[in-house]
Amino acid sequence: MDIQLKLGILDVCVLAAIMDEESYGYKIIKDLNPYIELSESTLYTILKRLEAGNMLTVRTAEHSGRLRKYYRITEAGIKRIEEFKEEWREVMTIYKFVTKEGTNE
Amino acid sequence: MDIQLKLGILDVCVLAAIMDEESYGYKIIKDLNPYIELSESTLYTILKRLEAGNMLTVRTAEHSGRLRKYYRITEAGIKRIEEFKEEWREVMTIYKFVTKEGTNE
DNA sequence: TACAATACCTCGTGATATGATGTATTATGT
DNA sequence: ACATAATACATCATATCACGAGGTATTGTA
Repeated sequence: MDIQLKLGILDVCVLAAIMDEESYGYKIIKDLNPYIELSESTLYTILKRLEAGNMLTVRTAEHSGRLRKYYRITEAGIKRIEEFKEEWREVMTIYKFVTKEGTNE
Repeated sequence: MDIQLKLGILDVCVLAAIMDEESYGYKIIKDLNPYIELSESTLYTILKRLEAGNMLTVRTAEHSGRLRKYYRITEAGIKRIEEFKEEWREVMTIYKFVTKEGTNE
């Protein structure tokens, strides 16, 4: 997908990926892969940002000899997703504007 | 609207605003205002970018003592809008992912 | 015993949106 | 007549963002 269109929705995608159960970086990438392609560098940047914004909490645990950082969504994170849904209405308005202008010609 | 969500769709919005007939900076802002809020500095940055990408052409003309720069969409610009529509399918897939994860809990 | 997969991280770069700021003219209200 | 708003353009600095390139370390697997 076009890089520009990705912008802004990635954060919410990551939050959605840990909505049902806590997850860790590597798994989040695999889970999101069918929907949206994002690199490790991008993900870890996002996770840091979301953590800084208290959208998720982190705990480190060992899993078969390797360390994993498990991320769990917070109330603020859930609220963020709800906000996203609200904002989506505006996005759809814009989409309709673009497509209407595009076909009436 | 959230700044992050704006990202990426502004270019296409501006193209859509000049789709039917050529327009100028100040008018584009007014026309887009009900749909999306964008400042002058943002718009002129976008117009420069679109011009550099051959998405539109410019002509300068005088209108009641003031200079105006009229922007007209090119074939490449129209193609860009079409591409946007294609990419929108992927965006909707992502949206469904986010909302599905968000409500099933 | 290589190599892939798992699992984490940082840094630099390019792209982007925007507020602040500037310049000039025309229209409008008092 | 004079101030103010509206019209119309522009640049610059800043903050944010996505991502490739690169790094470290362990566990499976061919």
